[in-house]
Amino acid sequence: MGRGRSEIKRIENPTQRQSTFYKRRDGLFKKARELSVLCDVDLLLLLFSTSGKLYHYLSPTVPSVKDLVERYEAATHTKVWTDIRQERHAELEKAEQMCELMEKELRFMTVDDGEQYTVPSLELLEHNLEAAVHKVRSEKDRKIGGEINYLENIIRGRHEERYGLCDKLAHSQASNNNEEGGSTPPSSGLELKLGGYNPILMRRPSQLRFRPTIFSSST
Amino acid sequence: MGRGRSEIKRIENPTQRQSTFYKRRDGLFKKARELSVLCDVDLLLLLFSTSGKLYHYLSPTVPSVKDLVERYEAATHTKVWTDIRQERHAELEKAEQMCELMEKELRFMTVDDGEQYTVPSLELLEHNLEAAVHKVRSEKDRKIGGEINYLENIIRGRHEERYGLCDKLAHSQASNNNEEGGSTPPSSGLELKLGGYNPILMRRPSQLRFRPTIFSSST
DNA sequence: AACTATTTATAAGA
DNA sequence: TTCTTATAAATAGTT
Repeated sequence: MGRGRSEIKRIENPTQRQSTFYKRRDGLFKKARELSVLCDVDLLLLLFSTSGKLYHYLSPTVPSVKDLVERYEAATHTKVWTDIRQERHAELEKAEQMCELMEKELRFMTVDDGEQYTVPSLELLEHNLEAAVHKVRSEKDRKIGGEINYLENIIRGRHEERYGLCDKLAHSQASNNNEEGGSTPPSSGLELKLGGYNPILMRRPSQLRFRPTIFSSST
Repeated sequence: MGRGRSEIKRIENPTQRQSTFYKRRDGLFKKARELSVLCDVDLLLLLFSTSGKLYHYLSPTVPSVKDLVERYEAATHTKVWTDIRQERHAELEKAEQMCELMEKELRFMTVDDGEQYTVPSLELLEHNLEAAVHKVRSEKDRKIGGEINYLENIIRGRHEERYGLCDKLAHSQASNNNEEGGSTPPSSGLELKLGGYNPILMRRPSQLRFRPTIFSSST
């Protein structure tokens, strides 16, 4: 229409392009509106001009853009968001299941009164707990033993220090008369961490390493 | 255009509406294509006919529908999906954090070799485990006691049954001579579940009831 | 923006 | 659906 032109290709003259844009944009939106009303169809027209300005039209019969795009996804099986959402959902379900399982096991381990135990399960639990107690005791003994060794080493070190100093003194004789200088206690090594409730250090597991032992997932 | 009509309102005649739909749909898509090419704009035209059929056009300059819709969201600040996604993500994070915490506690409870214990933490653990063992033992005793009572009751019941039968026999005398009919053992009640490893029944907690006791969330 | 000469779209009919 | 055609609409070029 109009006087001339028929070729559809990008208009290089910016002024002309802008003018054409206005006219055709209005025409397009008018036609979109007319079609949606006349023929009762749901449509979305989304448009960004080169300058980044947004123009859009949505049929009055459609509740939202989201709605129509979801129908589009369903129709094309593109499922751009649906996929992501479902994936997330599955992840969450898995995590929650894991939580539940662990919670069960923890409740079991800590002998929750609300738990419904059977005699065999109680026997198993008793066995496990006893094994754990033994392990804890030996670990504790090992640790305490280690600390005693550490103490002993320090004491030995102090002795050597003292004797070394005596040797030095004997060898070098006089030069200066500092007899009590050697007994300065290097108390830096003596603060044993025996009573220091330092928070138990944990490495962050990138993947959960826990596998339920007493309860197993039935699914 | 065409011979007549100017009013834009829904066409009631289905045949006519369908015909008009075809023509105007083609026209609309043609115009959309022309505009996007001539004036170099990004546009999306999404259309569902009344019968649910999808027709769409996307400017060749736009990579995907998702892309354009995201730009639309950014422009309108609708952020429908972004919000949902972030919400889900937060949920997942929370669940995973919980899992981690519980996993730590479980590793602690089961005396994992990889765990880094301090002597005081070992003492606490030892104490807790011993308390648990005691609880388990008393619970087991209670359960076993209950089962013995159950057994005794059944035996008592059998006695009564037998004596009742003798009474009956003594009272009614003859009439028919079935002496061994009364001694049919009702073995139904005798299968004790003492050794039956029936899976421990759990109620499903809609909300996790676990609160970490040893490790506490530092965030 | 507004004005037209023209082209294009399309309503009605086949 | 598709074609034809009379006619209404859209719009290119111009002012």
